[in-house]
Amino acid sequence: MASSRGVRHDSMRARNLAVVLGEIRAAGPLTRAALAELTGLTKTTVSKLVADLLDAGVVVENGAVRDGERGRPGVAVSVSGHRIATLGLEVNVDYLAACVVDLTRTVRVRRVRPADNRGSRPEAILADLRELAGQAVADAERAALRITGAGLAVPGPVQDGLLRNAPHLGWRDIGVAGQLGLHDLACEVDNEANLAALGELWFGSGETDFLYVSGEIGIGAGLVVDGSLFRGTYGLAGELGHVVVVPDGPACRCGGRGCLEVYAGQDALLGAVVPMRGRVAAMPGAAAALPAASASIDGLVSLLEAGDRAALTAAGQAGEALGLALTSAVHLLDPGTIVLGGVFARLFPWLERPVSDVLSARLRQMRRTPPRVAMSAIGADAAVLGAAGLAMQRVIADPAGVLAL
Amino acid sequence: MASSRGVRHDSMRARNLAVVLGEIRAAGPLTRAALAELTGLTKTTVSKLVADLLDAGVVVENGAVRDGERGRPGVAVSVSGHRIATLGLEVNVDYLAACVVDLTRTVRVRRVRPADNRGSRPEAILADLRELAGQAVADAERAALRITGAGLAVPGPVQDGLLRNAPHLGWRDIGVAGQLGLHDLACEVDNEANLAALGELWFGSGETDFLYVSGEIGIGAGLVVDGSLFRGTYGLAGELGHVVVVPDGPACRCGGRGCLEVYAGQDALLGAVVPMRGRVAAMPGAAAALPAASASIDGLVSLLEAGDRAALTAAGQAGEALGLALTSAVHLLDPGTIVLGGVFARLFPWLERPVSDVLSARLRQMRRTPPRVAMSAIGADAAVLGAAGLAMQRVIADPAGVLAL
DNA sequence: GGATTATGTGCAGATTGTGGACTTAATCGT
DNA sequence: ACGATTAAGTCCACAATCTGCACATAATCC
Repeated sequence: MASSRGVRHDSMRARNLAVVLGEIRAAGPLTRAALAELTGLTKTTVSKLVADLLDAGVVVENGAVRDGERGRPGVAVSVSGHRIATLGLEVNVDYLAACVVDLTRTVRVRRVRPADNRGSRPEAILADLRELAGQAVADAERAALRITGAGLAVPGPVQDGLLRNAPHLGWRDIGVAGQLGLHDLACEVDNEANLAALGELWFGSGETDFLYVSGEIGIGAGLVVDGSLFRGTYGLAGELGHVVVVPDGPACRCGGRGCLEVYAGQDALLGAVVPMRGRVAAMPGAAAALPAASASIDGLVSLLEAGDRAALTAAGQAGEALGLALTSAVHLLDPGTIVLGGVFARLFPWLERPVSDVLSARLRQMRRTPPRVAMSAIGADAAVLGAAGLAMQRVIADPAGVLAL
Repeated sequence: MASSRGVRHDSMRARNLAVVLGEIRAAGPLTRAALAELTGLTKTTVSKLVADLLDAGVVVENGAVRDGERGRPGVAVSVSGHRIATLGLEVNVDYLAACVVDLTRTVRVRRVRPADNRGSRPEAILADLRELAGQAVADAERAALRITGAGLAVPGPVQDGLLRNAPHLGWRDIGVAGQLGLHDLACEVDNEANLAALGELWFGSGETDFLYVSGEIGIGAGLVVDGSLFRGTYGLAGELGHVVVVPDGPACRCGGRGCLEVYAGQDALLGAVVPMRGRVAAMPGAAAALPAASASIDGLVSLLEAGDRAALTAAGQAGEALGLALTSAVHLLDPGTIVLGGVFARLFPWLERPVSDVLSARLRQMRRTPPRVAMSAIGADAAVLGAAGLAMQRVIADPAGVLAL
């Protein structure tokens, strides 16, 4: 219950600018009349606000709408991708990534650099990332884009801008944004799973209510309700990987026992089909250039496609464990649908059945229909895109403040 | 992402009235100058807004503050409990309840009627409740209170005002508010666990971030983050009772297996100490007038106090199961603290240890400190009070609209 | 008792949205 | 082809609300 501030004239206008811009962005090209209808403001006011947005170059008029109706046709306005953009960054265990996204949600620049970041010093990695970011920004500036903010996805929980604990990097309590040092560019840091969920929201299927399940080296999840992310009290919500699946199961690195990650984490998935390692290396299609973890997942997919028994049972068991954890998650979080992302998206064909079966068996009485289980619409880019989108959201939420309107 | 409406002059004023009233209510008696500081509005504006609130009788001046400082002392204003109040109602398995609460959060009327509502027809029960509500309203009107709204707690999930499924009442898809028929009094219906959480928020310890665990006949939970309730996509979040504790455990009435309710629900708690039934009835202290379920919990408490072996192991096992389910809940919901309410509040001395132990053992690596486990500060009234508070929240959030300012 | 400090209010002025009249640009009907 | 009709967008006087400053008020300090 943060002490709420009163509304003054300038904040009223700032809010109305945001409402109009948000509506234009959300509902596609709209005429001023339609905007007046949607926002409850008068045509006069909308005209003035749109004029300001046009001046700032964030929206453009794109010609009269010829809808065959009677009366004067309106002039549709839509967001312009020509001026404003934001930077998305990601540090992950086996790669660094950067992207630039414009106001229309078009990806303008995309740069990925494979790397083995396990146990590396934060300074070194972040210097590499700064360089990558610099290249992406330079690309964007060549396209005459103005970068107004940045977002950064990291593989671990973030609290007050501090990366608390990234077990696979070996980092603890790192002030990532500060060490990254993007001179005068504000950079918001968040968990990879949270940002991937937002990526799915803004760049994916268009759904506004879902639980994004992020299968990376660890397992995380981000819940989106009515288009906004649920973070919990300290920003640590969504740790699906450590939901208890079997109370006296094998020990997990988190100190618990029988966590989901023990059954469906990448180590479990790959460990269950150990002999494949040799086979994969010998297979002609195996991409030798890719880092080890990724290659192994590729190998697992190949084995699954080939109908390998051990691989199929491993996937089936992981799917069942995932279904059990998701049963608890559905009861507690009440998500709209469930979107499987990351590694789970690649394994979707073999996971969908066991997950859905467990969910429907266990939820049948409580809900008329259990949540649908879907595959992520965007691939491995989800988190970087979400990071860029997060920064863009600040522009949408307060165009006046960001653009000095 | 509901299409958001623009801000107009009247909504600006309405918002500022709400901000000022909210601040007065939240931060106790405040002078106009302090309000100006807190809200960011000017003293002039605050003066005008406060004048309107004084006219409406929702706040009162209570004399100059003599703080020993230099300068003219301010006049503190605080909310007035003399004019506005709301009605809270509850249908539960073994009682009906009504209460009237004023703007200062003082309970002005409280009426409880024991009843055995298992499998009863909604019409009959709701007619009884209407009568009880009428009596409470009459009491309030004798005290010159104006009832501006009502809230109703029911023992089951509510969606769009429809009570979906109350297994212990045997009700399904009942439009409770409509059938209750409180002529021109708006009545919002919600889950007992949700409203108990809000009751704890507004009438309890004053914490703003917690997971309220409601141990009634079933087990529910309500998550409060930063002073507001998390409801999930369809309003069904917080079903802690059906979190999976043992994947292949005994069947639960929900269709799943090994749900928390199987291990820590009231039936499990009482069933584990069956032989006591006879003993309880024979005990001199047993309140024979109370309904069966309640008497049994009284009996269990007596046995626990007497050190009965079977009772102690039953409580210990329930506590462990609760700890396991809460481990998953903490990972997914990230609550501030955990508040045990309802039956669990009465059993708190015997549950705290096992619950805390399981939580700290399993969460140690992921969080520096696992959430504190506390006992509900208010007793069995949590849900009715929350229902009244929910209605009161509408007054706070829009005094202009409700009071026709 | 005068200087100082802080509260609360009055009044002119600034900002922003409103409402209706007006202009513009299309379709429809004859 | 041309006027009637309809709807979009703009202009302008007006209204609602907040601001900023001046000023009266009421305490403490010395």
